[in-house]
Amino acid sequence: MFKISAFAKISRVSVKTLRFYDELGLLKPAHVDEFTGYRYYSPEQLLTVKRISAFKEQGFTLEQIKPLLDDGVSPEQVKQLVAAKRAELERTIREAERRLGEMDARLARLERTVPSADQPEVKLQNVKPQLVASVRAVCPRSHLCLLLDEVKAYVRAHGEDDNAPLTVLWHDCGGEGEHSDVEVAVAISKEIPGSDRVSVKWLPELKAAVLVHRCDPYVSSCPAMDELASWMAANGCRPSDTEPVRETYLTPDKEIYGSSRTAELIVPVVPAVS
Amino acid sequence: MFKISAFAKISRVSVKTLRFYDELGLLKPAHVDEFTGYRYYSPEQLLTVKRISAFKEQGFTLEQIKPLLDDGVSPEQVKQLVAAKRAELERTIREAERRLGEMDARLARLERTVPSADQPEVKLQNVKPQLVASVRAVCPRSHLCLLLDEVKAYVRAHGEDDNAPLTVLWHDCGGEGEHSDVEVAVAISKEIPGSDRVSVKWLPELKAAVLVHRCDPYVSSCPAMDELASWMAANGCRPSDTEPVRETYLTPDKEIYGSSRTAELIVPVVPAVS
DNA sequence: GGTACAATGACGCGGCGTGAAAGTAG
DNA sequence: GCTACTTTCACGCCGCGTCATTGTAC
Repeated sequence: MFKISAFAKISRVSVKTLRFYDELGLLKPAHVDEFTGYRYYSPEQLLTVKRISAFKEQGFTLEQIKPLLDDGVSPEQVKQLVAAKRAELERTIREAERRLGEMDARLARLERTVPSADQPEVKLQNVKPQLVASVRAVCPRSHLCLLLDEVKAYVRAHGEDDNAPLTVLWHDCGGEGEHSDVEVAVAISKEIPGSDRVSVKWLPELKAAVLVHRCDPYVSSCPAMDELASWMAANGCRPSDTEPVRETYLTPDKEIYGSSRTAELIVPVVPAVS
Repeated sequence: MFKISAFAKISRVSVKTLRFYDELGLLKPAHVDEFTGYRYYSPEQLLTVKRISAFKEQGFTLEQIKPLLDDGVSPEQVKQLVAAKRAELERTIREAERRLGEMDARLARLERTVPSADQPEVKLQNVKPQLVASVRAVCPRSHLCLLLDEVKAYVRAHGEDDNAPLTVLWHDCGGEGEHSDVEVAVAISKEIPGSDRVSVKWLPELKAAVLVHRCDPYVSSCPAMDELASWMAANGCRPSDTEPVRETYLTPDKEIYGSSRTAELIVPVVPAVS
């Protein structure tokens, strides 16, 4: 029989941990002195400690380990549980490798752009489908606000909140001074009737590279686009051909006519073909 | 300006998290109503949230992120820190892959041995150097206890604890009924003089496959050896040619003369040559 | 005046580490 | 009586989640 610190030494587990396991009922000492409360461990208990440590390293929580120490547990069950943990660990590793790739991309971008003061953070995420009312038109960028007013008035007339998020879909950006094919959409909470000008529909769910930036929508070129391009190159994807780029304005109505506002740029992506 | 839940939605961060960041001083709302305490966030703060989330995903703690949000921080510093985190993540991945390999080995062993009731846990670990007093002899296994008594008497005579861990080094196991070349060693706390029979020396540090088992040292074959062999095959290493197998007995003196006791088997290993 | 949202505050989680204060072995 | 142990108890950590209670916007 060993006193706790001797047992801790040979089992390579700390005294605190042994006391904690006792408290949890995971590993009760073979004998506890009635008067002093001293814990005494038997050599065989070393086998149990080793089993606990092994399970722990394989990703089991102490609560999960507890039933596994019973004699009644079949090797089949253990095998299944270990296999499940294995799969979990493998997923974790994939995740970590993905993040490693993202960090490499970030380091590469930090390397390239010298100023880097306000590099936006790009993230790949799933964008949920959204019910919207929208108007689409081919017009100069300066007319954007008119479309915007139109669709906002329309949803307000149908009892919807006209301060809801406002999204521009760039079907075709057009060059400097040219017309663009744009669609202005306002999120709505339930189906309302459409009209010849206004269509009510669901924006489809999609995977997109998302970034937040400050930009002037009346100007066609945006530095964020360069960032995005290099990000996509590093992360193995390219812009979708079928889905338009979306831009959601985060600044409320009154402030929207300034020259620069904060918007979320949502670029639908598909895996790059090599 | 957004109220907290609106800001939570667009930033994809929970309300609780935002309040927590406020408390930490990581992200104070742009404005707090003096009377109600309501938090209001500006669109620009979305950039900060995104930066926080990005750093977090890269493995920074919130405390580490705090200084990174200041304007004064140079991109050089950020680059270095991210690179350090990258290295850390890579180490973590290597670790996880190693554990994955161990789990595979364990699953394979669970597959092979049908009963598996008391499969010992094998672990690769670093064994520290240890000062010992030892006697070495070529003799039948049944004489082990005599060597043991001799070396224990010797260390006791030099004022050392004779209940210290007891290790047998198997220089040559010998077959059934043959003599073995064994060395019996007792750990001591400081240098003591040697004699013609007893040598005082350091057992070298080594990497070893370690397992705890119950075994009778007077019998040469032990089922644990089979386990060990398959474990080593699965984990890409083989027994060392130069260092003897060690066996440390965990049962105190009086109980040691029973037929079966608990011992730690330490098999020095080297990387397998393929 | 109802409903959805806001606030603060306390506690929980996992797996122990880190003391503090008091008793015990030898 | 000294020293090295042992005990219990209480709090800390990280990044929030989960109530409970009370107040506010519309």
